[in-house]
Amino acid sequence: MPPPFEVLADPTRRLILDLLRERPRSVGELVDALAISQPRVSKHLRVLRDAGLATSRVRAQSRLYTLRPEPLAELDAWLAPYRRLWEERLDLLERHLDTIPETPETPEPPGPAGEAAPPPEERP
Amino acid sequence: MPPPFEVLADPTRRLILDLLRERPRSVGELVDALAISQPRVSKHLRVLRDAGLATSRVRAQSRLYTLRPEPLAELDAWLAPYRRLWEERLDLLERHLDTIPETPETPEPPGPAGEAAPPPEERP
DNA sequence: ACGGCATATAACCATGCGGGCATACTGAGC
DNA sequence: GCTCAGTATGCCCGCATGGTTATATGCCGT
Repeated sequence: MPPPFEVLADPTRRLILDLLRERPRSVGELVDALAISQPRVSKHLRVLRDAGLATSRVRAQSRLYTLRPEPLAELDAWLAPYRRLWEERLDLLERHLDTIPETPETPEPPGPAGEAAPPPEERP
Repeated sequence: MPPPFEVLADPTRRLILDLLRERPRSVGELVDALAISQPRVSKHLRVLRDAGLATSRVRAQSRLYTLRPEPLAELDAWLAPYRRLWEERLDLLERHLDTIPETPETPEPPGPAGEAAPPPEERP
């Protein structure tokens, strides 16, 4: 019921989903793999179940959690119209890397290495 | 700098992005379109700028905010390995719609209305 | 220089969320 | 039945976050 956006906001939950993507896992396995407390894992699993992103089955004395990827389609649908945009822009960027664009006022370009002079902030 | 997942967790910010996707807008336009307070919009725009999802340019006395979709690629990349999964499953589902699926233990937490037969709860 | 519009920020408040600890529950085996 | 492994939940805390109101800042026209 809660939209998948909120669920994915937590990095731990993304990790859990990544683990469940490989294969179904029990709570204990997740606890070991993530090296975090068991209640913490259980709580995140609750959120994932409520969001329809995971289901649980009773296996022996433990519970097997399985990924249910369908709700992610909603995220994908939202993302779809944006995909073309950044793809186009990456094309353009590659096409003329030498052209120095005007510097918009917004600081922090995604330059991972090219951090040199902090642009004058609006009001420090 | 903050990962786009957290930024997209807020529905208002998703709306703002959707509006900016059509065309660049000033703060005032966003305020009118969303019918929310101006400081609220400004705060969300700050978050979007910090995440690299929007840039601002000074136009006359107002500011033009423009979408910068590149950071969304990270989200898309995370989503990619899941896409195949739900697509496959939708295929299978369509293929035999008549087969009644087994009811896993996972219940419907807040089943308010359209719930017909409550599946066997863990502890009836 | 001044007034006013457009926007950003500060201060403050309320709520929600993630995490830890302790505890209750469930199911299997004895 | 009891016990134990495995898991879920309750309670509490700290903190980040979103919202509001009031105010500061910036830019333009006069």
